Parts: sequence; structure tokens; C-alpha cells
Amino acid sequence: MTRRPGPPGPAAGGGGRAEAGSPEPIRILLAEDEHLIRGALTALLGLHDDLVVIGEAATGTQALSLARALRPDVAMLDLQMPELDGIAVAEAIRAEVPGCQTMIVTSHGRPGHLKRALSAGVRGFLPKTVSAEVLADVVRSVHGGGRYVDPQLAAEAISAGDSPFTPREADVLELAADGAPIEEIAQRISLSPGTVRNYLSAAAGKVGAANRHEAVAIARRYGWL
Amino acid sequence: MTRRPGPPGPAAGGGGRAEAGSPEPIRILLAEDEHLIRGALTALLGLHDDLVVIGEAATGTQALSLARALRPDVAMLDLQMPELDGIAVAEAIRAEVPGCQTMIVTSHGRPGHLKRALSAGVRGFLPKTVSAEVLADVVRSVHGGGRYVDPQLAAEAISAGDSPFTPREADVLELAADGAPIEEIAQRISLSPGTVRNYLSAAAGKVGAANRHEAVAIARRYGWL
DNA sequence: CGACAGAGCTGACATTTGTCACCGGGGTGC
DNA sequence: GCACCCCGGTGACAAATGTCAGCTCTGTCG
Repeated sequence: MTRRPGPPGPAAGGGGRAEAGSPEPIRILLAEDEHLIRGALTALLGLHDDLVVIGEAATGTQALSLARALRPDVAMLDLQMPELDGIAVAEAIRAEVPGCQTMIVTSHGRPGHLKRALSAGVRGFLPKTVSAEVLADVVRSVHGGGRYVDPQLAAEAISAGDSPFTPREADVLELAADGAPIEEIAQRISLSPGTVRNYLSAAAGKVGAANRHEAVAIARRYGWL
Repeated sequence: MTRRPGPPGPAAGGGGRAEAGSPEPIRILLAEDEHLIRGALTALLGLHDDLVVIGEAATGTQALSLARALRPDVAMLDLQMPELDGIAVAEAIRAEVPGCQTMIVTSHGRPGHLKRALSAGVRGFLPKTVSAEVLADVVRSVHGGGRYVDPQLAAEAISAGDSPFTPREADVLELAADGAPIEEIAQRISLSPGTVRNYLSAAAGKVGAANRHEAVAIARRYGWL
């Protein structure tokens, strides 16, 4: 949103720990669909002399085109956004905007999301429960080529393991997520109802669920959806 | 968006619309469980001369005890918080802290939540998709005795109508929410399995769902859960 | 090549479920 | 007093679902 007028000179010592001999601030692209939060985060980041938000996006596609145009140093992406989610945007940015590091900030950090994010080349992954200082430090660290993953999320991801589902099982489970009857799932995915039942049964067995609906709930909890 | 630092004197006509002859800022209690968002909102509100955050709470009970101790002018409450949700806190504050107006800020604004909030005496209800200016204006309006409800949410609430479920149906539906089999629901609520099935069948019929799981999904969407 | 795993399908069976009809008790309101 | 609605329950029946065994392809890997 705004930048206070501030002295344009070398970031006068103040709060920001400018790196030795580099007075240029880190240029951040902020993507977050909730207007209020987006503005609030910009205000927060603006308190640091060595960080500057050069662009704000409300959707995934908007974030991507802004990244192409502005070539920021760091893209801070919300996980859930309209059109394109944060991980997809990160993947595209890695491919198209070489100098730009990406990080994900999210409310609902599931183990599965973390894994997908890391394999998409994301360098930082943290929940919105962290403090402002941590956020700023992670931005600096990611910009410097480092990585940061929230310790608790990392522990969960390790203990949770990978998704136990085969690709097909995951497909079927996803279609079952809104409580549709098996017949409808079979039509949508062009399979025999019997096959759908077998997949669902297998999936439920793997996660120790009594029925597919419980299986869906469990899969959601782990971010396997 | 922001208020420039401005002279500290009597808010010189500029952005801060201090009420005639009252230079004292509005004292706000901010309750929000996500640390980062809490800090960011505080930073954002701090940009306004006429608003000051005098306390921050991370949980519902904490918010309540802080409200008792600090007697703020306005309590800005997140809807979903650990221990006690925003509406419960608002209700308690109405009863115990007379001078304090309450408002709810939330990510997931369902019609049902709005209704419950209003009947709990909440004066402002808005989603996190609003802009920072709106937030500040609503704080001022609520403090002045006014009300504000997000227009889109209000429209949804009106068109959605009240929850069609009887109290018992809602109970059973809630227990069915995580995909438990009927037998288990019956045990937890100490009912006969047949009765549970009847309630679920009635509930599904009321919302036009094909089964209880779809009914749960629909009820969630409207905030009836 | 042969073993193996996953995708896709079928059929049979027991269980769970949704649906309906119907019962009684306890409020509430006309 | 009576109608009405919610609560709680029973029994019966049909449909949906979960479970299991077994079948054919296909690709991959040693």
C-alpha cells in the first residue's frame, strides 16, 4: 500500500539490519487474496528498512504476471488463492523468473502441502502463526539463498509420511469429497461403479477409515486431498 | 490506505476524523489467533492517529479476561479462535463489559455466523476481504454506536434464511460431520440408531441432499453446522 | 523373458444406509 | 381441550455401500 516518505539515503541503521554494504532493500511481491490481510502485511513489512513491497496481487494469475513484469527478489505467496494456488504460482515463477525466490505463507499448513511446495522449488514455508520478526527474517534468509521451513510443520510432514494413495485412488477420493454417491463418481470419472467402490474401499483401508467419508476427512487433514 | 505521520497536534483536519473536541483515540482490543495477522493488523491500525490497540489476545478466553481488565472501547474479534469463538466472546463482553462495543472480522463469513453474531449483540461484521479503510471506518462507526455489516454477507444471509434444522437435527448432523457411522453417532449422543437415522434423513430432506454427507457439506457452506 | 504392480473390470455377499409408516410423550398456542 | 410440532423410538423394506475373490491388460524392472 504505502511507503512512508522516509529518507531515501542509506537505510539509517534503524530497525533494519541492512546487510554489510548493500543499502538496496529486498524487493518483495506479495500475493494474498484477502484485501485486509494483504494491506496489513504490507504495513508490517514496511516497518523494516531493508524490505520493500513492490507489488501486490489478489489472485494467482495476477501474481504470476506481476512477477514477470516486476522481477522481484522474493515472492511471498498465500497458499490458497483464486485461479491458481500458491504452489502452482511458485512453480511457474521458478521456471519463468530466474532471479526470484519464492516462499509460501498460509493459514492451513498441511504436511502434504509442504511436500508439494518443496518439490516445486519453494524456499520458505511458514504458517501465519509465526511472529512478524520470523517473517522478516525468513524473507532475508530466502533472499540470501537459504531455506526455511516451520519446525512444527516439518516434524508433522516427516511423521505423516507420503500420501499412501495411488494416483487413481486420489482421483476417486477427490470426487468423493463432496459426498456424491458412487454412481455419480463413476460417471464423472468414466469408470465402472464397481471399480470406484474398490478404489474407495482400498483407500479407506489404507488410512484406517471405516468408510469413504471418514477417509476423505483424514486425507484432508493431512493435505493429501 | 495510510495516514501519513502527520503533526501530533490536534488531528489537523487531515485523515484522522477526530470527533469534535475529543482528541483521545479509540482504544481497541484485538483478538486473533494467528500471530502474524495479529501483528500485521496492529501495525495497520497503528497508522491511524485516532485508533490505538491497547491489547492483543490469541485465544477467546484471553480476549475475555483482557476485555474485563482493560475495558476497551471496541473489541475486534476473529470468528474462529481456540477455546472460545468470537461470537461467544462477544456475548460475554456484552454482558460483563458494558461500555465495550464488539465487532467480528473473519475469513469465512457464512450467513449463519452473521445471524448468530447479530443476536449476540455484535455491532460490526466484516470479512477479511475488505480494505483497510473500511476496517478503520467500521471501528469508528461501531465506537460511535453505529452498526456495519458487509453488504454482500448481508444479502447472502437474507437470501439464505434461517437454519431449517431443529436443535436435535443440528446436534446429530454435527456428530455426523466427520464421517462417523450411524452406530457411533447413536452411542455418542445416547440415542437409538433408528432415531439417528430418522433425524439425518429429515435433515437431508430439508436441504435437498441425497445423503447425510452431502447434507453436512451444505450445512457447512451456510454456516449452520 | 518372467515377475510384479497398478489400472480397470466383474460378480457375489453381508452390512450399512435411507425411507417410510407408525407409535407415544411433552410442550405451546389457539 | 385440541391441534400442532419436536423429541424419541420401533419395525420393515429397498437401495447404496463395503468387502472379498478373481479376472485381463499394461508397463517396468531385474
